[in-house]
Amino acid sequence: MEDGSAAPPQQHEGAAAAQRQATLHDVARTAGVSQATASRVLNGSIRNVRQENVAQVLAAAAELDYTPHLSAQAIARGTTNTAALVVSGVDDPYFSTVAGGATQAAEAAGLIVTMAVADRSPERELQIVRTLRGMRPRAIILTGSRIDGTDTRAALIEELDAYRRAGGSVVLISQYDLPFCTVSIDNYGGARQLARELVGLGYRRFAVVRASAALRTSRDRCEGFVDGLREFGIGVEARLVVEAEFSRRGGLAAGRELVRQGLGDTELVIAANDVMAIGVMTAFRDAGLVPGRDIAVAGFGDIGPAVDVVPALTSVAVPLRQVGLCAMELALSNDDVSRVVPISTNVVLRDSTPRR
Amino acid sequence: MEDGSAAPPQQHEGAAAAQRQATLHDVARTAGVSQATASRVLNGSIRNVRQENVAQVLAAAAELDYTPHLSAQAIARGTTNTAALVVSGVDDPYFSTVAGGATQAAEAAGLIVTMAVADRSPERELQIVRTLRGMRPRAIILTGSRIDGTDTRAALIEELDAYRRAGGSVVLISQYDLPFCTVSIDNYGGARQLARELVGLGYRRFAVVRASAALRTSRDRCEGFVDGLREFGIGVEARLVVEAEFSRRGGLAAGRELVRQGLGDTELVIAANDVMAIGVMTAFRDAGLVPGRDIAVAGFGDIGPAVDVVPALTSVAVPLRQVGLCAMELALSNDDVSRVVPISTNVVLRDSTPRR
DNA sequence: TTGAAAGCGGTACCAA
DNA sequence: TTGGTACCGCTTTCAA
Repeated sequence: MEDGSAAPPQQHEGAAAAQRQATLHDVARTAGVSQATASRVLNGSIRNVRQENVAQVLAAAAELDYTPHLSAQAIARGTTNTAALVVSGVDDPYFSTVAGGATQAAEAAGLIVTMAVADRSPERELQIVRTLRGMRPRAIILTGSRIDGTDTRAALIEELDAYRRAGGSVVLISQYDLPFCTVSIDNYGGARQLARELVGLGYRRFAVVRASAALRTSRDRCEGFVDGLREFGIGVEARLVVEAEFSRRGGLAAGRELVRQGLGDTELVIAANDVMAIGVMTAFRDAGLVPGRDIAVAGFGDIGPAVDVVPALTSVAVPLRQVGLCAMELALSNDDVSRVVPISTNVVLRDSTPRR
Repeated sequence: MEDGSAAPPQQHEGAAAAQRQATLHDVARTAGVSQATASRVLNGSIRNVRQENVAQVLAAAAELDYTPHLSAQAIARGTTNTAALVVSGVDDPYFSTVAGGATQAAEAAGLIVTMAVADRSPERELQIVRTLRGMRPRAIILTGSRIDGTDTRAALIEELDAYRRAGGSVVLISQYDLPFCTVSIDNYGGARQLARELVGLGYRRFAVVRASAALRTSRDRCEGFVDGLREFGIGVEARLVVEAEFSRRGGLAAGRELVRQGLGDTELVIAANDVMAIGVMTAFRDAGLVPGRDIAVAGFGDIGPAVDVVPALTSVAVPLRQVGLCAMELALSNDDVSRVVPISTNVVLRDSTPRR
């Protein structure tokens, strides 16, 4: 058909012909200046460039829809504008509130946040940290309960430590048993205080809904609560301690389990977190028990929805958003000291635990 | 241990002596192979490398705690492993659920998610897209209601379009009025159907709590609802249409406002989303009204907490998590067609709207 | 004030 | 199977 001319492959014009992003080089050429000058204009030092060229470069950049390639900048500058956040799950209001705070602080510092979800799997968490490290973020923030007894623990510490040695900063939220900067929520103390106040309201017979003992957060809260009761010589029957998933679903299941096996003369059920407590209340209601009247319920965390349920849930307030903010700020203010910032908690009594 | 090469400058051990990350070059040198070979081993083509060298490189990488520099890879490969997600707010269960789905899909595809919060500000949203574009993500997903009548609209379209021209894929969630791939939630139809079913339950006199008319999502829902009522010849008094923030707080305020001005013989209050509805219920309760008995309430979205409030909230279910999943999958499957994926909604009647 | 050029950490083609 | 080498897009001396 064709004569032997080596026709260049025609582009499919009009189709989604990915027409590569404009580069700094393109801008410079269009503006008729050197790449160095273009770089100067499009970034910090506008001062050392002639007015005329500034305008020229800006115009070219606008015309070509230029966006600096952050990866290229990162590699050239040796530093990124990224902060990484690892959460256990986004759906949980606990984490999403913390994430909100952290994100706000990061954006205030001009950083982009990359977020990953570990789904309470230590293996996944380790893998995530490994990947995230590749982005060379300025900080890595880990939130969610440390899970004890897993052999990934050492690997995680090693990974985080290597990251820190390379200049990154690590901040943990609520996991004060690892050798890193930690925003430490006083789960134990809060739960203990909660126990005291509930006893003060007249409660004597308790049931406990908790997550796996491997979950540090849950364990601390339970221990605090039990120790608080012990101050008054009150114990909790083993059969009234139910273990379930650390989620609303888990609370629901635990509530049903309690109903099934019979609550006896139990007066109050304490759950290891608010979503569990809410699940418990729903289970009770389904069984014809009216929470707050027939049986009291309390949680931990004081997430937003705690006040929307009926009766409003007694809980231990944790300044979640501030925790996130604080963690990010701590991470960004690189004082090398690996300190622990204690966050105190605060019992909030509501209608789910009326005075008896 | 090491060969006695010229003694490297002693590090301040113990102090935060940022000792730069190991590079591929370091690994190659330690393993005694070329950088090219090290690259081959540490990435795809292990096959074309001698067993012995593979081991050597792997060992060196482990010893040096090597992590590939993602930015460098991105720049060399010309493509990243990143997907970007823009939400209106993380604290809202609506968005965090969508974000959960999107994150899951992204991670399943081996991508890292970077998330930014626009806080319902169109200016902020535009700025975010501009920044995010610099990361050269494979996809940008925008979720949250489009806000009409802002002059940033054109700029946003231009920005997204430039991104797409450069090969990126854009997916919008619930904003079907922009010329991009959209996962379109049937807000209008769902609300209309809700109206029909509520009329079917015997309700005739309604109040509406809505967000600003500029918020597309809120507007569509209200229009659907009003049109649904009109089918039965039912109207809504203008004074019973209250506008407030698109949040729980807004709902609370609106509820108080309704109580203040008097509900008259209103039988049911419909809110533009669930968190508003929940706020409204709380306001009513505070005023001594029992939701579900004295006055019915319905929302939209069917977020998780909708079933935890008392009475459980009648709502229109949107498969939020799936919406997020779907959006990300759509974005990643780069068929160039800019299509609209309709997501149907589903009325869920609960105790907050008992049959009259 | 400007531009040339040497990296930054990798990838991938090409010849050996 | 290997190593040499030319980039990738940008920053930043260094001289002019």
